[in-house]
Parts: sequence; structure tokens; C-alpha cells
Amino acid sequence: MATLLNRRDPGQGSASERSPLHDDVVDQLRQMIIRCELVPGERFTEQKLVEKFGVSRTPLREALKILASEGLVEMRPHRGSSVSPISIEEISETFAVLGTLEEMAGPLVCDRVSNVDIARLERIKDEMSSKRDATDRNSYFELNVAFHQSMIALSGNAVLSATYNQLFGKLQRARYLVNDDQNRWSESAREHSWIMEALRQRDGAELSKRLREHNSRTAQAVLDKLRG
Amino acid sequence: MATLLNRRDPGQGSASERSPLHDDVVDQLRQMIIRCELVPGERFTEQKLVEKFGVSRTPLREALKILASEGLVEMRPHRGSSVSPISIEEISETFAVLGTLEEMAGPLVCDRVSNVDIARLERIKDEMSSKRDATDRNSYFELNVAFHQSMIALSGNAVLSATYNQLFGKLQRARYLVNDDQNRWSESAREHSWIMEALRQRDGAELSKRLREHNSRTAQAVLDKLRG
DNA sequence: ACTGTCAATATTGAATGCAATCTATGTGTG
DNA sequence: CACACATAGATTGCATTCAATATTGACAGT
Repeated sequence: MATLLNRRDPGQGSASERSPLHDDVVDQLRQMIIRCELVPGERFTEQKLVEKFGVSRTPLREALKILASEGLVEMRPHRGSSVSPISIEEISETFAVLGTLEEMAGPLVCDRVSNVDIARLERIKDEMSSKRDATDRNSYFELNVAFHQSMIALSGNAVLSATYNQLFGKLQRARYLVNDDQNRWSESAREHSWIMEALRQRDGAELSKRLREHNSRTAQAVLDKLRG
Repeated sequence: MATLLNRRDPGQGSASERSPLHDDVVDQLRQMIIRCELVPGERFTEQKLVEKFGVSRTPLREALKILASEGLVEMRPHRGSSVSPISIEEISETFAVLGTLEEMAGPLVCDRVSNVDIARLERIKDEMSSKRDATDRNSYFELNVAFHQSMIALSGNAVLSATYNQLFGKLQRARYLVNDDQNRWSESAREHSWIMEALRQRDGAELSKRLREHNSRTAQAVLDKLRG
């Protein structure tokens, strides 16, 4: 059996908190679900997962509970767990809420953002552009997450940020499906530049507008892909 | 959010859909926390809770995990669980996000609401008014939850609704503290009537505005209470 | 007397075993 | 031949046990 126990690096001399076993399982399962290595709707028995991860059922079940609370897994009493199906309706609704949250964030971000923050976002954006070849799909993907979530985090509203991240996570699978579209890819890069421009000028209203535009276009691309 | 789905169905004598043990624990613990019977910040050992609820540690820990994902409980590895402290900052931020979500819901609700829906909301509102004596504080409280959550549910956006409910839940404790203020109570009743009026006229923009106003006033009252 | 270290105890994290429940297969009856 | 029902196997839910970690208190050294 493959026991992949990557404990969080305790190498730092500081009193590092060792992560519980189920955290590893959560991270790995989440990635597998996001990358569609586990087919949406597929039911998995606990036995199978226990063998795959080399842990006992207790931490495994805890992991499933967490993923269920994130909406990636569905658990029905006595009937086992399954990967949540991708619902076009739900994806569409999630994009709508995300758009509203980004719009809310715009002015808040512009009020608080520092030049250092902007530089950091620029770096993420540039790195994203450099990772355009198909080999680095996953890196690009992670950088896109970092870009958007870092942006919203600058609002200073931790609840807003957490809510945003949670909903963003629910879209990851769907985004992943559309992540190989080169046209959308370069279009998205341009939009990121637009967004940064509004941010540099600290124009809250304009930032809101551009974020919403970007959100809307991304939603369109993802939904088209899902339907076609 | 998914916790709202698996409700125990009391009417059916058939044991076809029995709810898991931990659901009861979650419901009871949540109420105790919301009603501040468990002091914020207080740490509880699993042993104590096991004795109190008469279940074993396994379902109890599952319950704690769920409450942790709702933000009512904090769990630190090897250091036990505690009731999340009430942070004024967090309460304030949560109100802000809720206000934005209500604003988003306004037009959606007005586009879809039926006369039957309106009648149901009216009934809730009227019942709320009838429960103004201090003996029925908890009933009033529950009805207020039902009023707001039912309203947002009418948006037809399930993700919006679930997100709203989740954030609303995080505010319950703070609301409970201010729930004995007679002035705010009658003021709130008037605002509910205003809101219903905009709804009956299907004026989405106006509904948004009044929802935000109500949200803002409630936030003010709660935060004043917390600070004073 | 104060502080740092170490052992004893308490408490949580994980694993295993047992009971309850669901699902699938096969049999009998209309 | 279709359908209802019963039984066996599989799977989940819960309880208990074992292991790892944190906390508390005492003791020795400065």
C-alpha cells in the first residue's frame, strides 16, 4: 500500500503545528476531485479509499466530512459517499454570487492596497503569462487562484475573503475543464492586465466593473464548455 | 450548509430515514452556542460532552468538525475544542457581506415571487409581531430567521441562499444578545413591514435598498450592544 | 526565591471491532 | 413472465481500545 505521509514540514525551529492525518487526505482528495481524476457522480466505498491512502477509516471519514462541507462530496446516511456531480445550474449560480462579492471588494481593495501589494499581484500575473505552455497547466491554474484570492484578501474583510475562497473552490473543477482553451487563456491574461490597471489607479468603481466583466466572461466560457 | 438537508423527519413512523446520531448533537450544541449557554472562548473537553449527550466520542467529534466548519467552534490539534470567541470585527464584516448578498437578492426575488410566497412571508411577519412578549424570545428569534432566509430563498439562486444562511448562522449568537432590546424590536417590526411593501410592489431596487437599510440598522444595534 | 527541565497525568488522534442498515441476488407466487 | 419478498453479503455508523501529544506539577540547579 502506498502510504503518503507528507507531514507539514517541521524543519523550521519554531513550534510548528503538526497537521492531523486527515488534512493530508483532504488535500489529496480535493486535488483529485478538482482535477477530475475522480469522476463527478462516482461513488467510492470507504474501503477503497482506505487502501489508497493507507489510513484507517476514522481519519478518512473525517476528511470526507470536511469535503462534504465544502460541497465537493455528497454523503448520504448508510448509503456512502460520492463525488458531487457538476451541476451547470449550480456553477452558474456560483459565478453570479462570486461576481457580486468581487464587485463589493473593488472599492475596499482600492482604499487599502499598497504599492507592495500591487507589485506582488503583478508578479503573480507575469508568472501566469510565462506559464502558458500546456506543460504547466497546473501551475497556471494555481497562480490564477492566487491572483484572485489575493486580490479579494486585500479588501481587509476576512469574512468576505473566506466566503469568496470557499465559493471559488467549488468552481475549480469546472474551471479545470476549460483550462485548456488557448483563446480564453490569452483573453483572460488581457483582462488581468486591465484589472491591474484599475487597481494601480485606485479606481474602486472601475475595478469593480472590470472584475465583474472578467467574471462574466469566464463564466460564459466555462458554461459554454460544459454545455458543448 | 449541507447540514440543512438531512433533517430528521418526525412524522414518519417508519425508520426508513433515520438521521445519524451526530446530527442531534450538532443541533443541540449549535443552539447552546447560539443562546450563549456555552460561553464564547470556553474550552470543553470531549469527555464532558460525551457525558452530557450520552454518545461516544466518534459521533461527538464528527459534530464538532461540522460546527467548526460553520465557524461556531474552533479546533486546535491536540489542544481540544472551544467555543469560537465573538469578534466584533468579524461580526461587523459578516453584516457587510450579508448586506451585499441581500442587495443582490432584491431584484431576483421580485422577479420570481408569487402571491402565495408573499402571503407566507406575511404570515411569518405577523406571527413575529404577536410574539413580542419576553416569554417567547426564542420563537421570535426563530421566526426572524425564517423570515430572512425564506426571503432570500425566493431569489431562486440556491448558492446565494446557502451562502446567506451560513453567514446568517454565524451572526445568531450576536443577534441573540441584542434580542431583548424592546426599542430595536419594534423598530425592526416596522422595517419588516417596509420590506414587505416593496416586495408586494415587485420593486427590486427598492427592496434591495430597504433590505440594506434594515441590515445596516440591525448591525448598528448589535455592534452597539457588543461594545457597550 | 526563581527558572528550567523532566516525569506523571490528562486529553486528543487514530485504529479496530461490533452492530445497524442498505443492496443485490434468488426464489416463490400471481 | 413480471413482481413481491426474503435472505445473504457488503457497507456504513457507532463504540471501544490503543497510541501520540499536551499540560501540570514537582524537583534540582543557579
